[in-house]
Amino acid sequence: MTVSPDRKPVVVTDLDEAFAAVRATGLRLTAARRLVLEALLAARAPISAEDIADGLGGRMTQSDIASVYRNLETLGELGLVRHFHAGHGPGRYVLEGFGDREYLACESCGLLESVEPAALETVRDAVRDLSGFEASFSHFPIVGLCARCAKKRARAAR
Amino acid sequence: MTVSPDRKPVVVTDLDEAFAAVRATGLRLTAARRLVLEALLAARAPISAEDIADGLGGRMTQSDIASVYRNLETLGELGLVRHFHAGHGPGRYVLEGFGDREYLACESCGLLESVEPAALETVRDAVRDLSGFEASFSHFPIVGLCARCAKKRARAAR
DNA sequence: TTTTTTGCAAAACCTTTGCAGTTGG
DNA sequence: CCAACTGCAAAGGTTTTGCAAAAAA
Repeated sequence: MTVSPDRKPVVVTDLDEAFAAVRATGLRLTAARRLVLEALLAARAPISAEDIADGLGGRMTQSDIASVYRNLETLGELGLVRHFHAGHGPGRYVLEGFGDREYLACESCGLLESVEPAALETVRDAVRDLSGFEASFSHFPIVGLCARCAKKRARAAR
Repeated sequence: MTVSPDRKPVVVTDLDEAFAAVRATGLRLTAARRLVLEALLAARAPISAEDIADGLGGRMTQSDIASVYRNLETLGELGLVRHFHAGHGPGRYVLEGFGDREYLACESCGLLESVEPAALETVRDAVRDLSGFEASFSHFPIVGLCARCAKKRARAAR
């Protein structure tokens, strides 16, 4: 079993910064790489590799899914991109530039509720109190029902 | 996005009880079905569909992986079996008979730490306090580092 | 006998890999 | 120029599905 090496997030908030960050590492700024960055920046939310390869449903240029995965991995190693698994389905990728966020995944409506990492500190504390287990929600977020769906569920069960 | 219907756990603690529970539903008690139940009972811990198909590494009779999946699903609907996804890798299946447990998955050593569901109530409370989100850990358990691995990690970082 | 279930093979889904050809610097 | 990168195609791991044959009740 492996654990991803600690990568310091590299915050970029526009394309130029992203491109500069890539160039600064000596990596090449190819068309495929640019497309990935553009899609992530346009999405402003966690999306799948397929979303990117599709060009966000046709709104952008399409690209090869294998290159997308390779670039997501590379950009992840650079600290520009983070990815996580929210329940079933494909992994989600998001630009670190949108701020340090963690997510709560609603398994009913698909909502990815974004919360500040600090807010989850009390949650991590509660887990740690159990047995010293250090919970990490950044790669496998908490899954459940958002407030809306939980209410709906409660109403349905009445 | 779908959510599994609420299934009341059906607790069985030996083969005869399991077989009886299956018969009671009108479902047929086939050899393949029995093998799944036997493997789950012998394992006494969450295992993968492949573990079952392999006959627990040769200790038991092998069976067809497709039938294993179909039976796990059927037995899940009956409330005899629960399954969840602990980080990467195949899903894990466990007999409800081993008591109502939740798990904490260590992504370093692979340990599945079993805890009482009630113990996670404080954790769920902490999440609920954030935004009303109802966390559920039974299908997507908390992932992180067990106390042992966390300590090792801290030592290595010194 | 009838309906359920099986075993096999094929496909679906997400992701990774090999490789020959292309391209950025 | 040439190492880095791409696109394509194939494969890997996990799970589902179609279907004719087998078996439970």
